[in-house]
Amino acid sequence: MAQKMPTVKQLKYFVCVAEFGTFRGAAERLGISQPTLTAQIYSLEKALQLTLLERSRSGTELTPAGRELLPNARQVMEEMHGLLDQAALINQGPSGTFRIGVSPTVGPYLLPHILPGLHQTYSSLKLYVRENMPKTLELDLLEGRLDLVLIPLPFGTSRLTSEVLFHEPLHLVVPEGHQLGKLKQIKAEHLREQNILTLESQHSSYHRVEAVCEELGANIARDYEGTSLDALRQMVMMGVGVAFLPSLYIHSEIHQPQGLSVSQIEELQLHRTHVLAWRKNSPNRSFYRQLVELIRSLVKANLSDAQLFFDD
Amino acid sequence: MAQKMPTVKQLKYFVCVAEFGTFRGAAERLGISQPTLTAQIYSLEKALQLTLLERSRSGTELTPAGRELLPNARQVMEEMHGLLDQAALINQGPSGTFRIGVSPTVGPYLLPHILPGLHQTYSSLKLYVRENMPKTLELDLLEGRLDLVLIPLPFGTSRLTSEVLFHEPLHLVVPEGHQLGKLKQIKAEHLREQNILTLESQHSSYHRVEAVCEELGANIARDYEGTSLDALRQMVMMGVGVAFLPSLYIHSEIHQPQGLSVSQIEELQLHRTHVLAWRKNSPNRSFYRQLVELIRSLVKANLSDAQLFFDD
DNA sequence: TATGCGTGATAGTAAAATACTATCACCAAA
DNA sequence: TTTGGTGATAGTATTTTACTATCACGCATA
Repeated sequence: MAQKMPTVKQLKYFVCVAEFGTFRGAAERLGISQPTLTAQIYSLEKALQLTLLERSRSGTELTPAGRELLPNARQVMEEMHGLLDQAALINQGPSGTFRIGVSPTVGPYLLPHILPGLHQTYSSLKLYVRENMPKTLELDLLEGRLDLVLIPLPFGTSRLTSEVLFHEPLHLVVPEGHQLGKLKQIKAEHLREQNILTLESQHSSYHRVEAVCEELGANIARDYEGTSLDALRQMVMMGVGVAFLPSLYIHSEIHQPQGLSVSQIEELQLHRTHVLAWRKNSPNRSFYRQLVELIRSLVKANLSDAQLFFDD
Repeated sequence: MAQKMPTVKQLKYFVCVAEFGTFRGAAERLGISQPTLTAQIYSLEKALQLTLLERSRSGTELTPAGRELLPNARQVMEEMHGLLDQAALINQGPSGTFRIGVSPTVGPYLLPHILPGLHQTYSSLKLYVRENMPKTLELDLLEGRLDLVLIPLPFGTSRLTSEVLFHEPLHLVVPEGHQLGKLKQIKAEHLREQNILTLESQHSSYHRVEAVCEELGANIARDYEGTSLDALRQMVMMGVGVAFLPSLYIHSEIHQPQGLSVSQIEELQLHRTHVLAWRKNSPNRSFYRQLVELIRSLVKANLSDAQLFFDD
């Protein structure tokens, strides 16, 4: 026997009659006609199979059953208002948990510099940060497991969209005492026959590095592919080869380059480009574009000494 | 800007889509058509001014806002089910707080004998007992401050209705050593010129006693009207006069009549009639009639030695 | 490349629910 | 007897809910 479910509006009507004590008075307060109120209370009573109110000429009284259910009715209304309040809060500004995927070669060295600013601007914003390989992150975003990803190019399928955050130079790192470290200015040709250490092939952003070095006659040390930037750095220090490390990593991890020499090959302009990406039809895309602007300005402000550069 | 309030049904739809992940699947589970579901979710989103779900060809995902509000939606539904459960409980049997007024000359001596039985039969029944003068109780019932009253006759206005519970004899109580206490059988004529103590005039049930005694030539001690049965008893013991005390009082309070002699004047048949009364249009009147039957049988069972008598 | 399939959205229509105005029924007080 | 205040009833209009049919889109498969 499926009864109609009462509506919150009916409960509101019930509470109002209970408080006011007459149908006419309550109807006036509610801004509806008295017969409407009568009908809705009847409907409620029918749904519950209970008589909630005792009608008399001098007004209306709660029955014992009505008295028992009045707190329940109030509770339902309160919860509904809780939901409405929460919705209004979200409407004021982004709220809720946004799941963001970051590449391990950039996330740890970037987020500490922008998260405080993000929280300051959007105080109700919760970020659930997940680190993974860029290709995996891309798939997670595509299949809805993530809302955003912050990764280096290359990237992209047609159902995703992205905005450039900033460009991050890749610096040549050689061991202390290495011949390249003694040069005032390193030229592209100096890379010929050098052993170039690189990240394993999942890190697509390093593919351009490899291509450029191969063109210059350098050797890509495929037997020694690093699994992280730290691994690359260790191998350089051990003399296995030389490597290109990102600005943010150097800025974050290599304050005093002990055992290492860092330099830039101006003519090559090796760099990575980092983007924030989301699904094209994401309802929050407008907010995400704001996020891009905010991240850019936070990076400019907090990482001005990291040699990053921007599009504008 | 008055937005429409979401309905619990809409919230239920939202939760189901969130759980199922496609509109079509959820619609099927809910037993409605998919366009109905689409329309209702849109209506909900419009009411909240939020996009709760991200639609795609492969299904539907919660937005961060949707994720934030999902627990709220569930909570509203839970509270509504709490109300429905409570209503179902009340439907199974009377539940809630019934406010019953009792006369001080009967309540304390009767209720201990029937309340356990009442609670055993109606476990969810709560009785709020209030003692007061019968006239006051009658008015409280009339004006909806009480649901029931248990009082001795006389009683009644046309908007109230009552059922007889039982009849309670009034016994003559005289001090030890009094001449009437030595008689094997007291006759009506023995009352002539006796000083009859009575309750103050608010206790209407004593008016008949007064009238009968006056007809027999006894003196109603109006200067010594008792405010309670205990007061009457004390005055009798002090030799101020004699009094008629109800059976229940004697049964309850006078186990060994020390200092007192109790007897019955058969030819007078003095007694009080106790009724349970309620408003004629009370929605629970059917239940109250059941209550009458139950009280009667409890009285019969638990107060068989109190010399009460019944109508059937 | 064409086709099929699964998704949610749209359009038109019917049914149900909500809401109104007008009036009735009842009863207590003046 | 009349008046006034109460809730209920009746008829009608409006709004909302719900349906069927179909469209739009895009991916996978042959």
